[in-house]
Amino acid sequence: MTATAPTRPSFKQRQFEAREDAILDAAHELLATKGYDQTTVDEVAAAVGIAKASLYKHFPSKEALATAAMKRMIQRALAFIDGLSPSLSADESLRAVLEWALRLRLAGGLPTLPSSNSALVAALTQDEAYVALVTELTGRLGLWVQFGKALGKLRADLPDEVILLSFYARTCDPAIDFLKRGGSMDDETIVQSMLKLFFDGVRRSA
Amino acid sequence: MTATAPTRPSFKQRQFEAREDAILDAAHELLATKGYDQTTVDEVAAAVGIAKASLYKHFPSKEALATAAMKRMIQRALAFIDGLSPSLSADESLRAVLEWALRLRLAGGLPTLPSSNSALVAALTQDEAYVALVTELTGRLGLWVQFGKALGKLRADLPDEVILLSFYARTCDPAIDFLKRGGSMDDETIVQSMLKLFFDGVRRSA
DNA sequence: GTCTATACTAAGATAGAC
DNA sequence: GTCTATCTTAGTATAGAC
Repeated sequence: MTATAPTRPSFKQRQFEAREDAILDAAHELLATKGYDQTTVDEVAAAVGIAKASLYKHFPSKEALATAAMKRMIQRALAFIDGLSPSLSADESLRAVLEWALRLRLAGGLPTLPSSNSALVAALTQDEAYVALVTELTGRLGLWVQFGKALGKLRADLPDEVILLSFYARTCDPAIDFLKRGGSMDDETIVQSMLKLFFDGVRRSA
Repeated sequence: MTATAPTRPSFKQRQFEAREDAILDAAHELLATKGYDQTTVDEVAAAVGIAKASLYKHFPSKEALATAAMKRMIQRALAFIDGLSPSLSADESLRAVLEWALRLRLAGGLPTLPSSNSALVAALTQDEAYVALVTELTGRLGLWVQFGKALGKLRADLPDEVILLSFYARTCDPAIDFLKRGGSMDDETIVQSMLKLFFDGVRRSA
């Protein structure tokens, strides 16, 4: 090896990754705000401040870009879960994750996991890495659901599937956006209301 | 008046309206299945079995077509509400309407009230007739929410706004589609699960 | 690897004959 | 009022110079 041989990621390499991160940040925000269909590649490029063609050097297609952003999102969720105190009970853990997701969403930072009829869904389900991440996340949440039921904290008369899918659905509930847009409630009140709703429902317990 | 003067809607007139209804039916189904953005005017025309240009003689734009379908939908909801037994209590009425909407959705017959970031929303909120219908519907549901609270049937610590918007959101909950696609639950089980979820939450009452 | 300029395509909308 | 054929635009993607 010569003296000039770099032993670390080169300068250019780091710059490249920084740029890529900036692109993902912009895509992330636009996806969260406008959704996949309404977001154009031009907008993303403009938000980053680069030309569209440059963006395509980093990501081969709009679908690939969105998929990358979604993967990063799920990794963050997994990281948050890893950081949770192990002393929390199953239902407390679920609540903590939902609370985190709701806050993130209200801050404009959660690209809505796509509802079933978006063009993005097809691309995502074909991306093995994405599917693996979702499987990982669902596995962890699913364990909590099972534990929660076993400990008598969660209703046993609801299928695990229902609880899990509804958990996901609450993170992209359109009611949140309308409440925020209405402007009559602050973020904290919205979060607490949605948590109450998910865990206790609208009916007053006797 | 001559002997040939029609005293009723003419034949052609009735045929025209029948055609228009057929167009709305097709649009309705496609909107429910694929959503506004993913539905093309070509598809609607093909489903009816007419040329696209003919469709445009009936509706001046895709937005106008979708708006008309949505208005018809809300009118049906109002009609269903009118037909409800007055002896039902407020919370029972809310449950009945939600149950009706969920069944309709599972049968593929409920165009998802648009989540906040669809191109359709802008068009809808500018259509006075549509806004009036939504106001009417929200008014009736809102009364039930107030009564339900007053009678101690609904939780008083949730703002009316939250209950109402979540009610709407449950009719287009993506969890429903995923559960149906999963195939492991029949429609009736899905409906009952979603009702339980909305009214009682996931937490087991002590 | 970034840019400007352009090709390609899908989809909303219209023209004009009948 | 229905059709076939066409216009137009918006948006994904690429070519080619630097």
